[in-house]
Amino acid sequence: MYAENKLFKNLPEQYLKRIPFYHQILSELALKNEAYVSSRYLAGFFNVDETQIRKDISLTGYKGKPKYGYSVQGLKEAIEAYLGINYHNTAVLFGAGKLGTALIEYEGLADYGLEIIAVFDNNPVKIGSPVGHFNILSPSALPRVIRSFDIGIAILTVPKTAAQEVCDQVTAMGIKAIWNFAPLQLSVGMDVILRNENLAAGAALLSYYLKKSNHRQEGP
Amino acid sequence: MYAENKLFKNLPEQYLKRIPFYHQILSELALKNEAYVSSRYLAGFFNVDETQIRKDISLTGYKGKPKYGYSVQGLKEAIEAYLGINYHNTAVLFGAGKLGTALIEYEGLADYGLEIIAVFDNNPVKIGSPVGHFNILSPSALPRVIRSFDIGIAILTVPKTAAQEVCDQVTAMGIKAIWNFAPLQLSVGMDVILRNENLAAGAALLSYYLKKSNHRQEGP
DNA sequence: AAAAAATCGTGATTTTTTTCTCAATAAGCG
DNA sequence: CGCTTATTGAGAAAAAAATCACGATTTTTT
Repeated sequence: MYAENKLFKNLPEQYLKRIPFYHQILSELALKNEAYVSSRYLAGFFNVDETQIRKDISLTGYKGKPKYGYSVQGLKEAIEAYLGINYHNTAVLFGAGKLGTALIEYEGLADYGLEIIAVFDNNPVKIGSPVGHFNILSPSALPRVIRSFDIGIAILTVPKTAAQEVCDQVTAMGIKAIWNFAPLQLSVGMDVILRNENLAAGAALLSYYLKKSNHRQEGP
Repeated sequence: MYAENKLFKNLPEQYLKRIPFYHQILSELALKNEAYVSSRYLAGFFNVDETQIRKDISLTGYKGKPKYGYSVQGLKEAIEAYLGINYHNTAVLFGAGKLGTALIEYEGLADYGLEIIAVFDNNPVKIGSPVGHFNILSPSALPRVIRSFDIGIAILTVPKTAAQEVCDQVTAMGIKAIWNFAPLQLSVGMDVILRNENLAAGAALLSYYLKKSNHRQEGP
């Protein structure tokens, strides 16, 4: 969840985190052939003031049109340019379990310019068998794949006991970004971009809010 | 990602978001039989000062021990009490696709007190077949299950075309919290707690950081 | 028993993020 | 064409979050 990397500390983190959500909303509007969208409409999806939306958008450099709002298509493209998701990013995925398979088949990744090039697993039983439109490869093929396809990202959906070892392997081969789904905190060098997803964190926060709202109903 | 609910606006959102991660780290330390942990050690996992960690922890009311730090077990339990994850929360899961199956088998949820009670899917072909240790149920069984088991949470792993409809159904039956994995923004009443996961947002941010770090290497 | 060391807890300060306010702009309309 | 309206953009103000600074507390060492 947190990029442990101080390199990029000087940009508005909170703003940045909202931007992919704008893109998601804009994609939906584009499908409905909406031409314009206002900051007020976008603010409706978040707990923030509409001014904040305009500040976020100004980060990308895109300009709106008074009285109309922002061009859905124009803003969508501006966000794509800003986030670099019109760039093509290549990834390998490690760990062909249920979560790995879910990611392989997840429609959303392609929308964000992320292409999974190959899938690896340590389990000899799985190697060679198909998952999505891939055949699962042995880790021994990893150096060749990384070199041939100029892979930038490794997605880790391995069990947490294996995660640090796989992380070390891929960073040693020059991978510059790790997207970690295993529920533990990996340690990586300062030059590696690390992003941790913690699915259970979502469960924990829901639990907290539920508890709070129950107390509201009972208490004063 | 954002709870659209203003009810709880008066607590430190950013602090709260870090707390589940502390719990994750503490669980690892507990496995290693570590007795104490310092705020400095915890700060090493985040981009924040160690003082901030102490502020976060003080939210839970737990007190550390000068010179030693915090008791791993004690703090872990305090966080569990604070988040309500020692409470037992019950959920139904909608959409027995790859992602749904991954969640059903995800070890972490039980750690956070979330028990999935039943799994539903609209697809007649799937109904009756097993997934994990569940049999997939028809949505027609939903009212009975919700009443019998006092279900609080609905987990939505359905395709985005179906998500709003399912959301409306379950909230009409009294579900008070929605954990949405479909890549769209749902609309819900003010009394429903909504948490959106956007897996692709992680991809978008990685892409952004990768682009930035490439520019660093090329530019001044 | 006193001194040193490590670490917490918290008030003060700084920085970041969000909201408030309002002038400027473009569109629609009489 | 000028008036009205909706909406942006941006500077000022407020609120929230993070860091700094330091006293308090406990353990270890001498």
